[in-house]
Amino acid sequence: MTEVLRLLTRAQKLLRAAADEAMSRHGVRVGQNLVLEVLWETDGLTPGELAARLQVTTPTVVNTATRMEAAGLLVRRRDPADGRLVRLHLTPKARAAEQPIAEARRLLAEHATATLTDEERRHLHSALKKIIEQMTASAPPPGPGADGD
Amino acid sequence: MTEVLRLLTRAQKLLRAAADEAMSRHGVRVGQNLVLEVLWETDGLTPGELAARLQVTTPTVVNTATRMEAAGLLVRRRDPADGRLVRLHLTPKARAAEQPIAEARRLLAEHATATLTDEERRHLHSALKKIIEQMTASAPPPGPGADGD
DNA sequence: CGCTGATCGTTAGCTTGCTATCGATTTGGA
DNA sequence: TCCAAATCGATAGCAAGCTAACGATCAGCG
Repeated sequence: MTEVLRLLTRAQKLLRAAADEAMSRHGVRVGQNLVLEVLWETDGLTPGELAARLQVTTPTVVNTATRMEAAGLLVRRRDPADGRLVRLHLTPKARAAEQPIAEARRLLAEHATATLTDEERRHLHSALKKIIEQMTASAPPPGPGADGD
Repeated sequence: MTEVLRLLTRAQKLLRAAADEAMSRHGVRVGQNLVLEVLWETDGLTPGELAARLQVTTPTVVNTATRMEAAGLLVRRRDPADGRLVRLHLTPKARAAEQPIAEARRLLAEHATATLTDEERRHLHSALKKIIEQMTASAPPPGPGADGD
């Protein structure tokens, strides 16, 4: 029963490692590609907006943005209307990476699910969605009496 | 197509967060529980042996072991026969945590897959196994021409 | 018997996630 | 108008993964 959790963790780890390796060849780390994916679509978002879309915390985006800035992938600009906001803008270098990165991602997904039938893929998709829904819906976790501590 | 990867990542993250929260109530972090699971079964393994079983690198186990030692969950003992080896032994505190942790893990798995039918669970299980097999078998990733750099 | 190479664990340093806290700015009410 | 509260990014510090490099120990060959 708990075996599924183990498999899920293992599969995700393998995929993440493969993705990181593939994207590193284009000067982008696996975490950064998520930021790029959103900014390619909508440039100039704030760290907070990005964090909400990526479903990570703001500090995570801030730190990733700092590394990407150092790597020449984006620049920070203060919002002229609201001094609290910072807007993240992609550089030409980041835009140039769009096609190769998207392609690498597509190839990876294709490779990973190559041995699955279309039906199996649909099943996998819906099962994962159900798990996500279950974990986000009634967020309060199954609390076994942990009081004795 | 690449949607499955996203779902997998998201599901794993939610499960990991829930597991960490549940286990933290018993003084064990999510990464430490993996070490415990192996040592409950076979006490006195070396960091290298543990790393092989957990499919992580040796430094990862060493660092986790250091944190667990600080938390009073295990002790390091040098192997009398081979001075290079270090053997990790659980403390009574770690043994006392076995039942609650195992139970928390079981409850979490049950909760996560509560909305799935038995058939869906089997499908999920086999799909994940296929992905893992595919990613480990022909490890060399799909290399798109990244030469232009 | 001694030295060289292999085999361990450890350390250093990186990425990516988190929470908690701080500082600056903006907004809204007195 | 001005001060308090809210909002936002940045920072500090932790967990858990990784690679690379280091140091100690063992084994085997000369």
